[in-house]
Amino acid sequence: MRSKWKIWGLKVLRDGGRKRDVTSRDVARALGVSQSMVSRAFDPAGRVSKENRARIMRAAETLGYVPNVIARSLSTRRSGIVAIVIGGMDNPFYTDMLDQTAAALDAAGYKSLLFRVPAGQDVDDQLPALRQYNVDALIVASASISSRIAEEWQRDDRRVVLFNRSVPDQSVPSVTCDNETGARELADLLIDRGHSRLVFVAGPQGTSTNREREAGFIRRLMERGCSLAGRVDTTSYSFAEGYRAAAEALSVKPDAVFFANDVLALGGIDRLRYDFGVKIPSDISVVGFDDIPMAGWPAYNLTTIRQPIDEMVRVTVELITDHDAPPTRRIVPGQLVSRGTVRLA
Amino acid sequence: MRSKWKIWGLKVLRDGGRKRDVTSRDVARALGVSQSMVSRAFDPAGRVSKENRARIMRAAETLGYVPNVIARSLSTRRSGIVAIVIGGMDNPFYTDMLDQTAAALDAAGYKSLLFRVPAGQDVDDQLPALRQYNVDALIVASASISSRIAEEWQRDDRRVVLFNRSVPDQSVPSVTCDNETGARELADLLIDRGHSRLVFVAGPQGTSTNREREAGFIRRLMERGCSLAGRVDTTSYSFAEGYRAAAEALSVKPDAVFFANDVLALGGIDRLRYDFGVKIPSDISVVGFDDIPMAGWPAYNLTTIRQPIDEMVRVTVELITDHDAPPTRRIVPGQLVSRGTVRLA
DNA sequence: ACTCGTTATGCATCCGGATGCATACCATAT
DNA sequence: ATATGGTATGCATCCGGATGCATAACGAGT
Repeated sequence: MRSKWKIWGLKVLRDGGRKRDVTSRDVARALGVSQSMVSRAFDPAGRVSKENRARIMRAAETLGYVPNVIARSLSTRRSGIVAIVIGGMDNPFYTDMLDQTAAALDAAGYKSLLFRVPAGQDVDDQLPALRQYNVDALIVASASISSRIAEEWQRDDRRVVLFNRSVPDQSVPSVTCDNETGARELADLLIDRGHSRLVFVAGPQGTSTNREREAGFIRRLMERGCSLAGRVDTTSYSFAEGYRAAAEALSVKPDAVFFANDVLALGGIDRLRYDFGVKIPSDISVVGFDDIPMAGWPAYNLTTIRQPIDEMVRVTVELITDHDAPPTRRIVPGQLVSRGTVRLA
Repeated sequence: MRSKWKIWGLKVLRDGGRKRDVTSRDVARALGVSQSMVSRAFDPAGRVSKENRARIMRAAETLGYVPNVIARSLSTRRSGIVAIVIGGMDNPFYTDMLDQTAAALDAAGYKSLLFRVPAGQDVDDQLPALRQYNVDALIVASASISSRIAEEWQRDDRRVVLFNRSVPDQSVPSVTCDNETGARELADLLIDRGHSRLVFVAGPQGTSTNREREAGFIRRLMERGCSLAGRVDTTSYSFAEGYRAAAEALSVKPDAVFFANDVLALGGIDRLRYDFGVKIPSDISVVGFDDIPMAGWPAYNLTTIRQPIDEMVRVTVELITDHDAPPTRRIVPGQLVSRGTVRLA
C-alpha cells in the first residue's frame, strides 16, 4: 500500500483505505434527488425549493455530510485560505500580529496558512508554490516581496497586503502605522524634556519602518534646531543587536537614545544598566517604537509609540475579505505611551 | 460575476476569470502523449521511460507546468498540510515552538496551517472542519483535544501529536519535556542552597505540565524531608498572573519561589522587585521553567529548566513525517540553566 | 383551458490528477 | 521463429462539487 509518491519531495501514501467521507451524491441518493440539487442547497443563492433545501439539510445533518472544501476548491479556484508570510517571529510584535490576524481571519471564515520566511530572505521564488493551494490572499509581514509578484497575484484577483511595510509602488496595498509622525513625537518629547545629545539606533537598512522612523525623527530635530549626536546601525531588529548597539551609542556620550523599535530598546536598556551602570532615565533617556508587551513590564517601563495592532489587523483583514474596499495604502496613527524611561524636564 | 456563494460563511467569487494554469493535459497534448503519462512522469515511482520522462520534464519546464496540489489532493486525500493547533500564542515558548515547527515542516516539504485556539478552549468540535482540508497531521500545542478525536484521526492514518502536553491515554503520541525530573532538580537546587520556606506558584489546573512539575517538586521535597510553605494558584500561564500571584506568595514569607513556568516567574519577579522592594536572590530566590529568551535577559537572569525546543520539535516532526516511527509518547530531558536568581549556599 | 413567466430539477461536463487494467512493445531465452 | 517476462503506454474512471443549459412544474392572467 505504501508508495514512493512524492509531493514536493515528501513521501505520501496512496489512498490508504481512508474512510471516504459522505458525499453530496450520498445525500442525493438518500433523498432520490440529483447531486446538483444538493450542491445548490448549500449555495445560499442556489435555486432550490424551500422544502427541498430543508430536507437536504436535514439529511445532510443525519448522514454527517459536509461539503468537501478541496473538491469545491478545485472548481471554484478558491480555497478560503489566506497565507500569512512572516519573517522575524522572534519579535513579539509580529507574533502578536500573527495571533490577532489568525483570530480575525478565523472569525471571517478563513484559514491561515503560515508561511515562515527566514529573516530578511526574499520570498518571491517561493510564492508561486502557494498558488498551488489556491490561496485566496496574501498577508506579508516583516518580509519583502517584489511588486511584480504582488501584481501578478492581484491580476489573478487575489489580494496582497503588506503589513507594517510599504513599497514605493502605490499599487501594492499596505497597512502601516504612521511611523514618521510617531518618530516626530518622540523627537519633540525628548527635546521638550531638555535633551540635546540624541542618538538614533537604526533598524536594518532597507526596511521601510526604519527609513520612516529615522526620517521623521531627524526632520523634526532639524525643524527644532537640533541635530543627531550619533547614529548606530544594526543588522536586525533583535535584542542582541540592541544590546550590542548600546555600547556603541554610549561612546558619543548621549543623554537620550531612540531605538528604532522596542526589542532593540530592551536589549539596549539591559546593556546600559547592567554593563555600564547607567541609570535610566536620570543618566540617559531611552525610547522605542511598537509597544510590545514587554515594554510595559515594570523592569523596563519603556516610553514608546504604540502601533495599534488591533486596528492594523482589522484594516488588513478588511482589505482582504471585503472586495469592495479599495486596495490602497492605509496608514493608521500611532500613539505615544509615556512611561518611565524619559526623564522629566 | 459576483455571487453570494458562501464557504463556511464567507463570500467568494465564482471563478472570476482566473488564469487557468497549465495542466498535465496541456503538456501531454504538446508532446502527443497521454495525460496519465505526464502524471506518472511526476511520480518518482511511475513507469515512464527515461527518455519520455526527460521530454516531459523539459516540456513542463517550458510550458510552466506544475502539478496542481488541490487536484492531486482530491484523489490522494493527502494535502501536504499539517495543522498546528495552538493556544496561548502570548507565551514566547509557544511562538518559538511555532516558529521552529513551521521551519522544520517546511524543510520536510509540508505547509503549516495555523489553527489558533483561544486559551483553554476546547477544540474538538472545530477539528472536523480541518479534515475538509485533507490535513495530513495535527500538532496540538497548549490546547486540549479528546483522545476520541485523536483516535479518529489516527484511524484515518493522520498522525496527531501533542506538544508539551500529554493525556492519560497511551495511544495518543505526545512529545514532552521531563517535567517531573526538571522540577526535582529545582527542588534539589533550592534545598542545597539552604532554602527552607518554599512556595510553589502553580500554572492552570488541568494542564499536564503543571501537574507534573508540581508533583515532581513536592515529591522531591518530601524525599528530602522538606515540605511546601505555601502554594498559589493561577488561572493562566501569563505575566499578569505571575505578577498577581507573587503578592500572594509573599504573604507566607518564603525564601524561595518556584513559578510553574518562566512567564509567571518574570511577572512575579517584577512584582517582588518593584512593588515590594524584594532583592533577588538575596531576599528571595526565584526559579522558573521553560527557558524562554527573556529568562536570559540581564534584567531577569532567571535560573530555570530549559525545555529543549529544538529537540522537541525535531521529534515532533519526525513522528509526523516518518511513518515508520512508532507513535508513542516521547519524553526528552530538560536541562538546568543556573543563572542569577538563586542565592549561593 | 391555454399561454406566458417563473422557479425547480436534472443532465452532462468540467476542475486537474491519480490509478487499475488491458494492451503494446522490447529484449532475452529457447 | 517463438515463447516469456518485464516495461511503457493509453484508456477509462474516479476523487467530490459547481454550473450552463434544457426541461419540467407551477402559478397567475385572460
